[in-house]
Formats: sequence, structure tokens, C-alpha cells
Amino acid sequence: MSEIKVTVVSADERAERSVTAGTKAWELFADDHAVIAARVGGELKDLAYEIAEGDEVEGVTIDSPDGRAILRHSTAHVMAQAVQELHPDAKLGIGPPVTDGFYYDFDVAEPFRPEDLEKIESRMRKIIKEGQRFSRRPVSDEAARQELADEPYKLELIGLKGGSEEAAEGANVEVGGGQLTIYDNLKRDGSLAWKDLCRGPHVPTTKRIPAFKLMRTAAAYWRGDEKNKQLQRIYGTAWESKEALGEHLHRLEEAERRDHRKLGRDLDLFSFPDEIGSGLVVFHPKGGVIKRVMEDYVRQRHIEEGFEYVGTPHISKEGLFHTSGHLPYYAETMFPPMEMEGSNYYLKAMNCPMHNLIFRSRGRSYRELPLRFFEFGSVYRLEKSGVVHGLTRVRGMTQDDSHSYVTPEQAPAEIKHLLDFVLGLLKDFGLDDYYLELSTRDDSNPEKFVGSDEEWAMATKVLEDVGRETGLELVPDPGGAAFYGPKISVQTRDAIGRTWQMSTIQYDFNQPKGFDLEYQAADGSRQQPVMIHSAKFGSIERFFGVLVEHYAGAFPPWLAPVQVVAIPIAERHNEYLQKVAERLRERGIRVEVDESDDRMQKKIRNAQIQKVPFMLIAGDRDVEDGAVSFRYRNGDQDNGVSVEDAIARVVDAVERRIQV
RNA sequence: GCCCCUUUAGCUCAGUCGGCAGAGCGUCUCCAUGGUAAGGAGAAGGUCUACGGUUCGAUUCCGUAAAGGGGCUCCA
Repeated sequence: MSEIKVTVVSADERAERSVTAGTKAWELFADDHAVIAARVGGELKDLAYEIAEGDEVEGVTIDSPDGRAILRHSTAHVMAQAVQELHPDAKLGIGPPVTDGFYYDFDVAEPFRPEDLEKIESRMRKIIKEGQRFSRRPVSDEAARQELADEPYKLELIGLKGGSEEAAEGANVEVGGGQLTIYDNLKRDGSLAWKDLCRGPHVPTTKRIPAFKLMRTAAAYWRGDEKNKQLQRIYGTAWESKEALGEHLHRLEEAERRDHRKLGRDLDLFSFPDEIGSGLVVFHPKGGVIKRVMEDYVRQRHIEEGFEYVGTPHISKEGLFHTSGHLPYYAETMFPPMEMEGSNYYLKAMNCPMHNLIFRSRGRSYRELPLRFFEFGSVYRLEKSGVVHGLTRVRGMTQDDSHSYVTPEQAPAEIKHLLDFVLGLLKDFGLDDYYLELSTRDDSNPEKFVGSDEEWAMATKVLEDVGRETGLELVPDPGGAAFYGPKISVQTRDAIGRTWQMSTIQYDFNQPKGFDLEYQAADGSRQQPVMIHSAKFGSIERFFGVLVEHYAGAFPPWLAPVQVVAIPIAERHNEYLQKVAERLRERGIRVEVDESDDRMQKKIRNAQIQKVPFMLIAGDRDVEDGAVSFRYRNGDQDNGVSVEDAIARVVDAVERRIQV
């Protein structure tokens, strides 16, 4: 037996070891049950990998990011096996790991029902109990085609082998790299239970799947293309332990509790009346307060940043949108036109054309630039019925829409100015969980975009440079640009993990052309300005929804619809607290006195459920002392606080916009 | 737009294997005046989402539509 030298890497050390040739990776980690795969020279391998001279081998534990992905993908295999055992006609799609779980797509005659999931789950438990071994087997393309003759989707993937650009993202799991491999699931007696075309790696045996749960079914287009057949997808999740699975499910429940759609109803903030139509929101008084405070604040900030407040109508004759270039591109997402007196009127889906008309309303001088317009522009977009979602995807929304008209030389500085403005505003609203996205032209599809290569390259570079300067994560989004120019945007996540675009800054060299915008330069010549679109909230509705979830409904005092509830212990204390409330109102505080015939405890509970930041409680002792009991939303309380002091505390918290 | 699921009181949800519908919370009235997260009693409140069909009879079964939910695709 010849000896070979390997390096075994662990979290805290690297150890040289001599092992006999033919040693498998699992033998190196036999004493560590959490290890389910190996990383060799940066590549993930099955534990059955045969170690070679000079390899650096690191154990991949089940609770590491890579380990979890391997676990989840392996669980997807088990699910697919269970599905095919129960539904022999099911054809396999792909089964990759995703955030917190996995899915597998199937072509089946009948969509899965909830009760099917239970059956599949119990079959999976049986397979896991059997401890089937995942066994890797390299095959030639021809052999793979023969073995998988019954699997049309797998055959299609074989044709895409080699990670060609056309290969769907998840398909890479199946066919990445040059060598096709099939994974056989072998029973204890060595007989074949199931097999799948797959790149791997997997956990060594199905026994190493400690905890999983099937979550839901859905339909998904094969390879993500609307033109393809819809397959039935089953989503599941898998974790390194029952406890970790439990925690995950608990997190999901928590997220559900901060869902803005639920809180919007519970806190009486807004609703979507059926009578009005899908995706069209009405704000109730309490939501109206928050919305108004948001608007007041962002309006003030715009004025401070050099913007001028303007106003434009909701509808326009269609010619305007032809001039802007929107109509041929976006007719499908605009509400159908209204015909009147021989003209077609459209509800506007964007505000920029109207701002351009304000710019063009008289001659402009270079001395006026940058010229900045801002308004709350209500726009209407006919989102497809299946995509409308609470406040985050609506059909009628109000943008805090701004346009900066600048000379080309001023553009970089203005973009930096706008991005600083945006980031400062997000901070004022307490948001911190977001990243930047740089949306650029799809170079393989240039006819969808207006403008020359040079213009696009230049504009993209300006945005990229400014984005990098912030030090924030900057994620590329090729093909995501508007037809008129690239954009940089702020993406944030909601309670259930979906990302939403909020603030955007877009470089536009096309609309100034379409509208013949010009200014007179210092040398007397006529020059074309660049326009930069920006929205800080993006849409007020979406930002509102994200804020509700960010704060789980417990808004900081300056945003809270009701900032103070005064709680009399008995009816005879009402008058005293009414006087206190009157003094708070004089300071601009939103205060209510709870004069209901509930007991004090119930009043506290009600204020607590409504997530009111401050409670001022008064009984005989307080009246006598000219004091109140000052209770915070978190349950902390100071007794015997003088009325003066209580008012000062509230006013201070509101004015300083403290986040509590 | 596509696939699946859902729709019963203001809210959360029972229920009727087809025979004129129920709870808790909330609301209103009364009693109680209580010191830190639900005091007690009573009352009101529903064309069971809408429209068709089957049936002696439909909230229940079937169909269509609308709204909502989960995904996919899309997202200026």
C-alpha cells in the first residue's frame, strides 16, 4: 500500500497527514458526524471522493452555508424519488437548493394537492429511514441519453451541457461542467432505488437528512420562460436539526405577524375596497397621518436639497407619451385610453413628460442649471392581476418624483448629490437593510433601448462610480435598465423575504432629445441638458408598506398615528388628563384620552396593541401631585413624572425623531 | 396573464354529508370607578362574495366572474 500526503483543513488548523492511497474523504472525518461533504481544492465533493496526493481537504459541515445547500438539494432528490414512486408518470424538471430550502419541478397530469404533499412527505420519511446511499457515476452523453430516455426535460438539459448561456440557472446543478454524472440511490442491499442526472454533491446517505418539511406547491414555467409548459413545483425546506427547522418555521410565523397587509388591517391604516378595484388603496385616518408625515418630511427635504415643488395632472392626451417615447414601449402596462372629442387620453404611468413640459415652457439658461422639479405624482400602471401585492405592488401609486436638468458636466455631481440625499433619507426613516442595484442595458438586445453605445457606456460608468463610492453592496442587474437610460436603485427586503425596489436614480439622455429640451450656454449656443430621474421613496405606498414591516407596526414617535394615549384610572380623572392632552396638542402632539368605560388595565392593553409609543396614566395620587405615570411602549414606566416633564419627554422624542 | 388554493358578522374562524347559520374579539346599552396587558350583564349585527345552472329546496354540488393568498412570468 502506497502512502500519499494530504492536508486536512479545519476551522482552526491545517494538518499534514499521510494516508493510504484510495482513502475516501469520509474516512478523514469519520469522527465528525456533522460533516456531510468535502471541499477539495475549492470544489465541493461527495464524502465518497477518493483522495489524491497533495489534496487539501476540508470537511463541509451540515450547518454551514454550503452544507445546508447540499442537504437541501439532497432532500430535493429524495422528494423527487418519493414523487415518482407515488406518481410514476411524473417527469422530472430540476431540483436546486434555494434560500432556506429547495424545490423540484415535475410535469404531472394533475397538479399536486395539499393532501398529496402529506403522502409525499411520509414516503420521503420512509426513504430517509432506509438510509439509501447517494452514489456518483460518471456517464457519457450517449449513455445518459439512453438511461434518461423517459425524461424529456433531462434530455433537453443534456443538450445544454457545459453551462452555455442558455442553460437555466437551476439546470446548472444538473449538468454543470463537462462530465455528466448520474446519482444512483442505492438501497442497503445495493439494489437501485432511483436515479437522477445531477452534478452533485449530496449527503452520503438519506439518513443524513435530519429535518425537512414540504411547504407548498406552485406552478412554474419550464426554464423560467412564459412560452414554455408550466410544471408543478413543490417547495420544501431542510435543516441540520429538528430544532433548526423549528426555529425556521418560527421565523416564518414571526414574519407573517409583521406583514404589512395584516398590520394595515389590525392597526386600521388602509384597505383595498373591492368596489374600487384590485391594487387601488384607500388610506384610513391613521394611515393618512403616517402618509402625511412622510410626505411633509420628504417635501421639506427636497426643498432643502434645491428642488422646486410643481404639480401636474393625472391624465394626458396620448401624443405626450409618444413624444416621451413611452407609448410604443409601455402601452401594455398603461390603463386603456379614454376617447374624448377625437383625442385619446391616458392615465399617466409616469410624470417625467409633464416635467419636461414645465422645463420647456420658456427659454432656459445655463445659469438655472441644475434645475430641479419635484412633486407627488400619482401614476397608474396596469399590473398583471397575478402580481398585485398589498402596498408593495399596486396599480395606482404616488411617486415622490423628481427630475434634475443638468449640463452633461454637472451630471456626475448631481447623481452623487441625489444618492447622498437618498441614503440620508433612508437613515432618517430608520432603514438599514438594503443594497444598491445597478441596472444596465441588455447588450444582446440593444433594440429595446434607445441611445448610442457611447452614451450608455458613459452613463453607466457615472452611476457605477458613484454607487461604488458609497461602499454599499452594488449588485449588477444587466438588462434591467429603462429604455431611456441606466439606473441605480435601492433594493430592500420585506418581512417575507421578497426584495422591492424603492429609491431610484436614472440617467436619461433620450427624453431631452424627444422633447427638444435645450438651454442657452455661456457662449450663446443652444445645448441639450441631461435629465436625471430620481424618486427617494420610490412610491409612497411601497415605502409605507416596507416601513410598516420594518417597524412591525410600532412606528417611532414622530411617525406614530397616535403618539400618546392618556389613561384615566377612574372617570373622575378624565378632566385632569384632558387638560394635559390639551397642552400636548398645543405642542403638535397627536394624543387621545381613553374615556371608555374599560378598566385601566384594559386601556393599557388596548394602547399596547395599537402600539402607541407613550401612555400617560393618572389616578388620585397623580392628580394630587400634578403628575402622571409615564409608560413606554416597551413596558418601562416612570411614576410621579410632573406634567411639565412628561410633555417635554414626548415633544423631545418626536422632534428628535428617536427610534424606539 | 398562467397554475393551485381561498372567500360565512367589522376582525379571526367554526358549521351545515343539500332543509330558513354559530363562537370569540370588536361595536352599542347598562352595572361597576377599578393603580399597570382582557371586570360583569344584556343587545344589535350575516341576501354565507356576485351571477348563472342542477334540485321540491343551494351558503353547501357544478360553471363563470370578482376579490384575496402562494408561486411563475413581468416590474418605467
